[in-house]
Amino acid sequence: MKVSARMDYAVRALLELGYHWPDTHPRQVREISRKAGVPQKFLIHILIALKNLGYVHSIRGKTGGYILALGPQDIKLADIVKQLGGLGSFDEQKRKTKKNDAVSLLWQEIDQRIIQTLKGVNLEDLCNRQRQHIKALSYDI
Amino acid sequence: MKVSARMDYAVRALLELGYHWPDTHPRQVREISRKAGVPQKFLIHILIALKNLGYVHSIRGKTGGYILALGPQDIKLADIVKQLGGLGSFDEQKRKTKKNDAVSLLWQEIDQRIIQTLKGVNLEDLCNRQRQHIKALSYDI
DNA sequence: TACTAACATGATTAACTTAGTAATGATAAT
DNA sequence: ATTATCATTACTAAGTTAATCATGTTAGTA
Repeated sequence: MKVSARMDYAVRALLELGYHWPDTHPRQVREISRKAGVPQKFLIHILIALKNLGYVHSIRGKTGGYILALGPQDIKLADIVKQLGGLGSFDEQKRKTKKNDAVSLLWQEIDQRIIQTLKGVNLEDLCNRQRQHIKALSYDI
Repeated sequence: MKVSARMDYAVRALLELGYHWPDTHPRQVREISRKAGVPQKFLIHILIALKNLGYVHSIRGKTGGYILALGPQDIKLADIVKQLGGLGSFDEQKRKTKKNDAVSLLWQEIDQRIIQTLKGVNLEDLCNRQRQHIKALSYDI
């Protein structure tokens, strides 16, 4: 599957914001950019998109930054992917092939499978996984 | 999920060749193009790719055309997708983000899920589904 | 043999998407 | 006022995709 940089970056930004929840200090774009490894000028646009979708709030001015607008448990990856279009979409409209045959049904079936997988993961899960991951790494040293 | 036209067309061409199996009359590009709704000039390249991968044989000359090189039960969609690169691929190489964290692991997990789904379908299944589909449609009239 | 209908191959192209930058503006704390 | 932040719009370079074009090769057949 091809995950766009945009989608990858969006999830990483959310992970950054959710990781220290419920500590809700605003995090600046610059900081998120550095920690998540996302180009700052690009990240701005992604954060604005996430804001418009209601996942984050922004705080302007000198002490500004971004915070989560919802609890991590209420941010489902399936929704993000759907709304951000992060997996591309099987745009059948432009093709001359039939849309109601075994082949198209197969593609739709796979789509459903992906959505099901994503529905099983919310930001809280992802934060927990990341914490476990960091922990496991520290034991390796 | 974004399925490329190339991939969609390839599967449709194979379905066309497998649908009347074990009748192995060569089917011409023109005929496949018409029935499957694939631009002929494009289809040629796709069929050559499928030939190089060993899924079809070509017969040149005046009575030529294409036939399956394997039985439909031996043509697995998972392989085709993998070899034709039809779903894009999560090219992490170019990104600055870490490759060994919870986010990357999630994308890999989804990849695995897709592959599992595709492993469950071979061309024989797809042909059967299509026959069922046609049958069901005819009852609707 | 010459013709013809098929497959073969490499080059090219137009449209689209993606990833990212640039320039400038708005907001709020100090 | 200054400054450090977010906001918005426009732009661009690179890559991908879908498709066509031009030309060559093969083999059946009159």
